[in-house]
Amino acid sequence: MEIKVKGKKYAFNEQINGFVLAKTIDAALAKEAIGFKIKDKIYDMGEMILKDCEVEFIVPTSKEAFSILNHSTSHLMAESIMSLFPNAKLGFGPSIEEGYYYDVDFGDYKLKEEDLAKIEKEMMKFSKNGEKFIRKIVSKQEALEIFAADPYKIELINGLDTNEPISTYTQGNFVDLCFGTHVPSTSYIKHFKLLNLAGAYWRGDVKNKQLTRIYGVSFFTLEDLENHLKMLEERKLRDHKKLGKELGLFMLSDYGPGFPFFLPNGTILKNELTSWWLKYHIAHDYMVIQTPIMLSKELWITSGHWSHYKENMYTSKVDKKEFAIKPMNCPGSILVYKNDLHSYKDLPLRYAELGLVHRNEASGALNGLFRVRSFTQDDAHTFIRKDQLVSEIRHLIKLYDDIYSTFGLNYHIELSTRPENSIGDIEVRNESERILKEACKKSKHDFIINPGDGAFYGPKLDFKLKDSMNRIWQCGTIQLDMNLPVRFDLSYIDENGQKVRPIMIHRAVLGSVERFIGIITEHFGGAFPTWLAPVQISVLPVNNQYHLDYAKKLVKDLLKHGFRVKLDEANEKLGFRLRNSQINKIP
RNA sequence: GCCGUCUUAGCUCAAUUGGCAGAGCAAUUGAUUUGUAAUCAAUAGGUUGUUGGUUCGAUUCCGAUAGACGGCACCA
Repeated sequence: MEIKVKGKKYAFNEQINGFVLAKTIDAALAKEAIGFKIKDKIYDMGEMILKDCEVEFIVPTSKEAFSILNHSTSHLMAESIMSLFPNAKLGFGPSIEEGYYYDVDFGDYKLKEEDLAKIEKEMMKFSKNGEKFIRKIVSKQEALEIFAADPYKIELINGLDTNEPISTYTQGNFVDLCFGTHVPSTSYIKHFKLLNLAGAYWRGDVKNKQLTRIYGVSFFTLEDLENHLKMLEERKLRDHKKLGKELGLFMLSDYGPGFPFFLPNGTILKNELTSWWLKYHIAHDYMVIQTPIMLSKELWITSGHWSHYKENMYTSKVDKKEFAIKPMNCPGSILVYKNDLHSYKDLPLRYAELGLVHRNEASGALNGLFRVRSFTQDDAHTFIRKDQLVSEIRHLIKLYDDIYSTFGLNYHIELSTRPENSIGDIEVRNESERILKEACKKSKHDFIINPGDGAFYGPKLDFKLKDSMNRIWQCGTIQLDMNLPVRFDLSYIDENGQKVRPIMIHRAVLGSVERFIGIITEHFGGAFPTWLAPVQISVLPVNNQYHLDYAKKLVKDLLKHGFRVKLDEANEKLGFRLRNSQINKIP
């Protein structure tokens, strides 16, 4: 048998496993390697190599190493939990982007924050024991017997395809149902930390029991772990909720949970942002409109919101008739479109609106400015002819690039394609999906496809930005709509004098102005670019007795030139006032 | 909405086993007139989120409730 590693060939008379191969090459490699790869498939070091192939070893610096280590750490944690809480039942325990978690049912026991330290200690113990991770393929019947005590594992086993081999991993006295792969032994797991507790529904379904999820993270070196923990601390310092308070941007009150108040500084920021947005859109052939906050129930019945979105709408009575506060701006825009007769020559018609919408979000979903119950969408609704689809999408992608690059934001795009229950012209839909896909490919940004995840009324592109905690938030969106034009019987007159249905595009770039402010607050760490900074210049007279008059004149001049200036005439030393300006992040 | 944690002065935080609620910053007043990242001092500031209970006595223990935070679910 001939095995190729890093371009070199090694010959063997019999089948060998990863350990033997690594040892043949280099003793240090055998100690360091945690797995190997053949044609993108990852194996444990103990796996046999069956035939001629090319092997790549996975070492701590390999990109796959982190998730293998963290997955193994979740097993180590599960072992420790079962040792401390023998009655616990285990759910899922995967590795994730920033570590791993394990979902556990502790029965009647309520796991406390302090218990995490106990579990960590137990993990250390098992780590020192250096228990080998042993993979074993079992039959379904065997698996059901091994995990008889754990209803969650039983449910998983019963759900597995009978043709697929069922693999288990054993370390010490602990055995878990798992596809793998794992590090060779628990002694590889030394530098880890249990981070937090959370509740999570079994299999992500509200109808199921909620298990206790424990998040943790694991590294190959103490230094990496410490750096990661330090980074987590630094992220918290950039949290827009903290900066928003410190810089006087916004506040939240118990009198209106989820309804943010913009403070003087935040209002300047918001106004600067939106007036820039308006200028940009006017320059790009958008007509700016404003539609009412509240409209009658009939409109929402026609739009379909009443049946699909009622739970999230705030309602009230006007003249004994039921009204709803708008959760979206589209019906308003549509009424504007319908207010006139349109010629095919007039299209595309682009209506832009900074629309204040209200949605009754679940209380547990609220989060600073990221998830609120009242927010401003930087919305636009464009009505086009079929033949204008390509150029309109191109126009939009360019616009998104322009706007995001102004802030230097990183993002990725997600394309959601046609679901089963889609409506409208399939050809138009396929064509538009193709156009969207092409546009995504051309853009310099990462994009992924969510097959079948589009709305029933049309495909959509979502623009996702990351916050300082690495959480992903949807900001921009482009949605093609083949539904509302039908529901509202929209039309334009074509060159033959016939009524033709236009295609409608919903789009928002910032998404929610509030969320976007949250994102850029964290992105800039509160130190906004000068054009957005609430206070741009602070004037500090060295000595009030001699310099105050001149400072006042300077402030007046700067104000005249349109700068946002503050005079700091506090009776304090220069150093104190400089420090104040720095803390307030005045450019 | 669900699981968990938290809520003390405007802000950031203390307060042994239940025994007079405390500090720094900010504020106010006074002194200092300052040349590059916190000048000194004094004063004021509180029904400990709200509410019910246990107790001679509750910031502390128990219950209810509101809100925030970390997740989950949700985000047609």
